[in-house]
Amino acid sequence: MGRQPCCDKVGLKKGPWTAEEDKKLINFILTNGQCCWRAVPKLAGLLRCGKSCRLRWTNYLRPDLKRGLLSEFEEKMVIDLHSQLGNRWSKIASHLPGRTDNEIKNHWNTHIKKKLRKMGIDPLTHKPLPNTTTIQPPENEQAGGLKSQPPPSEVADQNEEEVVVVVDTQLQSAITDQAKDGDKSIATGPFDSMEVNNDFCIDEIPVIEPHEILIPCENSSSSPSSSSSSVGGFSSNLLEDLEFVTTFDYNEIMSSIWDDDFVSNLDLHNNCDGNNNLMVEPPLMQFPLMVSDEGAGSLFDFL
DNA sequence: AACCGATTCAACCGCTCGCTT
DNA sequence: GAAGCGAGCGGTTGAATCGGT
Repeated sequence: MGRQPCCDKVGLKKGPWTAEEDKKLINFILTNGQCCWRAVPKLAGLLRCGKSCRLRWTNYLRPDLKRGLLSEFEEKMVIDLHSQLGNRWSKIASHLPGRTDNEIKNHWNTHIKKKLRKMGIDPLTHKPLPNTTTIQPPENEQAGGLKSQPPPSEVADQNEEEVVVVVDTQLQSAITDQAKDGDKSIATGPFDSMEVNNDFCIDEIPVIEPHEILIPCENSSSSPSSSSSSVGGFSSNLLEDLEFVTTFDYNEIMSSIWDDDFVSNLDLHNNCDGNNNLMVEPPLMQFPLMVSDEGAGSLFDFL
């Protein structure tokens, strides 16, 4: 039928997003919610195609994103889910709140693949690699939870499926247990102490309405890995100058993200000193969706 | 300090799927 | 059923960063 290009490429910008573009997109989505992506760039005043906007939002700007490396448990879940679903990254991601398919795909290709090969497991089939010599995983991996593979002589005697099942059932039981008793430890980092719906599915995230955005100002001492290049899902471009700053002017930062009027109305009592200095490290700020937490206040309650 | 290969990850591309007309 | 369209998915790319020499 002859497919129309997703957008008119002429005059459209490509490549990395600037802080200004991020700001426009965030402003637009928070004001209007997610609507027809094709119309977003026009309405938001962006010289990008709708697809690019959607990708930027879902993979980077969405307020409910977790940042930083995947936890050990998340990694195991990915491995288990991959053994069942294959490269269906979005399906895998739907089981990991706050993680995107792109992030998981990248993590799989850069970390997990290597790890599995090291352990003598074929990342594609999740079965022992042929011609596997005795490769012992590092100490911490053995202690971690994934069972190390038996020596090749033993593997050869076993049904390969069984080997896979050993790995899978361990993980599956952990997942099942959590689903059963509502264990919240599935969430890591800023989500740790929060209520997490076990049925949560990224696919089911509704259109984000402004009043649904919460700022917990939660002070977490977790994961140094979360001190990576972004802050609560916002572009590192926006806040890159703030890395390693322990005390900063909250109003100023928010101004760089949102309109001044919007920011001036924020309630800054959470974890803030009398001068509106937020007393947490910027990389620990998170904006989880639909999660109620004591002390968390909706940004938009104050508008 | 400079170079270079390896690694990481944000962004792009092209395709499929599902809905509407 | 065919056509048109928007959204989403998975594979790939390439710039930025890291680490070794």
